Amino acid sequence: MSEESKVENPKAKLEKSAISPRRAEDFPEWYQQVVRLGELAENSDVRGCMVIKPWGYGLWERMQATLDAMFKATGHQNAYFPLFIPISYLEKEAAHVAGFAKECAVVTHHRLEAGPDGKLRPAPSAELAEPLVVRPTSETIIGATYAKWVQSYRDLPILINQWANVVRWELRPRLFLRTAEFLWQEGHTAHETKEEAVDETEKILGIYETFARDFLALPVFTGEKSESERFPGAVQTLCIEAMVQDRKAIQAGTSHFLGQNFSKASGIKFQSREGREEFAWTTSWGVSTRLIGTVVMMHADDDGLILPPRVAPTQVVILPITPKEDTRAAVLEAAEKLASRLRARTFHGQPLLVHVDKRDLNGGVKSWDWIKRGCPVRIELGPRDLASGTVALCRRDHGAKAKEFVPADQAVATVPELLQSIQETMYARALAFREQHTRVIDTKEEFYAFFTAQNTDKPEAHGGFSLTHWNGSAEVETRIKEDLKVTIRCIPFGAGEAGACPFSGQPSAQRVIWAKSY
RNA sequence: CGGGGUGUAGCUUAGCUUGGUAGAGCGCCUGGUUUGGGACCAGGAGGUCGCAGGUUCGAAUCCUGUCACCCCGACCA
Repeated sequence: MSEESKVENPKAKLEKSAISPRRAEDFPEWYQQVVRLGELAENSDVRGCMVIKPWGYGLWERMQATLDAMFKATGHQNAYFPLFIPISYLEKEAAHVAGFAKECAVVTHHRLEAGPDGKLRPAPSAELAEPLVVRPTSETIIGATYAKWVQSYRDLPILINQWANVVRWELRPRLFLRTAEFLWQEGHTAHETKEEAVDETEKILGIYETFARDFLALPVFTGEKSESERFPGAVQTLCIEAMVQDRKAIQAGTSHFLGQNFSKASGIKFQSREGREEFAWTTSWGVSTRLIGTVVMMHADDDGLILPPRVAPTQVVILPITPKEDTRAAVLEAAEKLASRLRARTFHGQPLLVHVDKRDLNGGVKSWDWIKRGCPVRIELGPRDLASGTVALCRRDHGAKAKEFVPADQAVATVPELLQSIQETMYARALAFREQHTRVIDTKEEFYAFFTAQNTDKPEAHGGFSLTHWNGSAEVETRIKEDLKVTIRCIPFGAGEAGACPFSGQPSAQRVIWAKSY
């Protein structure tokens, strides 16, 4: 090989990674490969709709269980509302229709029949008098229901959540980040007073922030959306916003104060303590399977997923090494015994989730499989360990080949601490990354330079979050969006230091967070 | 909806310009040797070349139509 070709191919010197391309080479393609090879999900035959595989669904179930407990601890109950919404319901709130009309799936018939060409078609005689929309969100159908439930201030508050699927006919689908159908939870509450509803909106945002930080190891900014980014029909949209590894922002959860917009549209009114007829104050809030995409883009590396221990479907996988037939039974038995001992231990008050992988596969293949799936801790147990009373411990947040031999008793004793350490390391890494790529910027020139790639043909990773003053006008937002594809991700709470907007020269109440976003 | 592109085995694809009845890699199955870091050897299964029509003795290949998907734009709580 010539010197020249060595220089041309610097990758040859790097150790092989499980995911190709690497993050630095092609981030979007890397993301797709991580999701696929990590067994989270795959594209289905239905355009824009994904199949969530057991490992991915297991992750979602763990997230659900945690959030569900948090909602219930704050007085909410689950219920379930229809998948279909009469078109006339959507029309009741003008801004809401405008926001969702372009991405609705519509049901127009209720029967199929064979057409002239022998193929099934909707029966012309079975056309619905009023078309039904597959819910893109449920404010209107739930509002119509609440209108029936509420007559007196004594009927309030209503604090309900539903776990459901929704459909938004996206033109550019991407696994977990933007799919035509996705799973989520949507909370819908109705209150007697504005203050109560605002408190609720903020309380839920607090839950989302806590969940993101403590369970998903995601540092998030919290704040309010500008008017142009607001939920259609909301008075105020609060959000948690994360920065993932390509330095773009992703909205990870939203909580909306809807004022009386939807209660007026749906007729949620009640007789007050003073005997007056009043409209309820409502909120809605949600997080979706997009959180899974966020976790992937935040934490995964060039060897695949790294799942936060607190939501991993399996926290510890035991890999029996069985090179010889005569020791095989003994190794498997020891592995099961070790699993039982570990399952008797707890992590944050819950039994450890331990799996013994007995599949008849080559040891290396099996190891890499769990690396790509992001299982936090791998324990190898082989014949040599039986003799020495040890096991080999590997933690996913360290290098793929890093391995530590420790006494089995010690492993059983320390795995919970190890999981906690991984959880904390993941958060610290994510936070350091965000801080490294968040800048306070006060001039237009620096702002434009920050968000412009040096190489326009193949843009390098650039930009991040910019904390920059803003005069509050939509015109400035529009111009910057057109120039740079950069938008205001949120107006952070409490940061009230006044200054000057570098784009207009006008006064600004505070800095806001700007970034490119998903 | 505008511009461009692609449809061949489960996946990635060669072959198409110049028509002669389909080849590879990965994956899968079987047997053997292996197994403490993505194994190797041998054998095997799997494709009416998106669909419909046309030209032709003969079409994956040429022509027409159609459907689907992908990319860029527009759109996107």
